[in-house]
Amino acid sequence: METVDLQQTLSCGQCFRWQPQADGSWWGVAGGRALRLRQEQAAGLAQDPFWRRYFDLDGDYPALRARLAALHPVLRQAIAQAPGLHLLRQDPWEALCSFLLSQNNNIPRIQGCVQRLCQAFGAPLGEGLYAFPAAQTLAQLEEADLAPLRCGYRARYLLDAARQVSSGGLDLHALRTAPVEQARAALRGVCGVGPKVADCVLLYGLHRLEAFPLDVWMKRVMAALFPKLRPADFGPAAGLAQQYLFVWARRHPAQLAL
DNA sequence: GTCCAGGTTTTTA
DNA sequence: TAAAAACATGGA
Repeated sequence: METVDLQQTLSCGQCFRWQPQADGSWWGVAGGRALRLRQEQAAGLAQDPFWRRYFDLDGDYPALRARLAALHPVLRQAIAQAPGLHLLRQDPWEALCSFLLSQNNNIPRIQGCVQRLCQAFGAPLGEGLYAFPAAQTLAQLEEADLAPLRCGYRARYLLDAARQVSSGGLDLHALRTAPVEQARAALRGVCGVGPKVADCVLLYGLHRLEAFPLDVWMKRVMAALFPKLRPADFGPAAGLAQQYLFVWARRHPAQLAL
């Protein structure tokens, strides 16, 4: 089993709750558990069932990379620059909230909004770390209660999502196995969820690797490098290709100018 | 002051 | 139906 690369995996834009520390370690929370570790300890993650699944250590990344690298030279180069990247299996409710907050927003501010959300309404886990608040918790709040998050008009999107999830009207876990178009449509039923956010929840929260979030960066990539391809042309792991290309795009913005 | 940020909703022609 | 404007917030 290959070792996951923490830097490549935790700072590639798929999650917002992991922070690099001055001593080189990473601090984060998932599934109500706090974790602090350095890259040298990453191999040990396989010993813990929860973190083994979260970091997708059973995914066959060598095979996935080989198949994608064969598709296009730039994709091969993008993979070579992040060969230890894994797609995390995040909680779908957390992913839904995180990417609702991401729209028309920048990454540092998204991180801040998520952090304040957890600090205000999540269970304290010690050393300044907090669990992600449950849908049932947020569902009882009013828009004014979310003012401290400074997330602007997106606050009401969080509340709509919380009410649909806590009432059972939207069963996120059922979407793991539903036909992907059906799952996408169900997610679109939440106010503030458009095509891009829906695909982020599918990919990052439900591990539906065929989902291919088309944000402004990926639209530039597709226009500049793959004008004749559609997301589905990248195959069943298109979402992983998307992640390599997203990282590459942000590292090489000049090569996307049209 | 203006522009922009891993978009989406609302309004307008 | 399609294009444009509005949407909160804060840093550059």
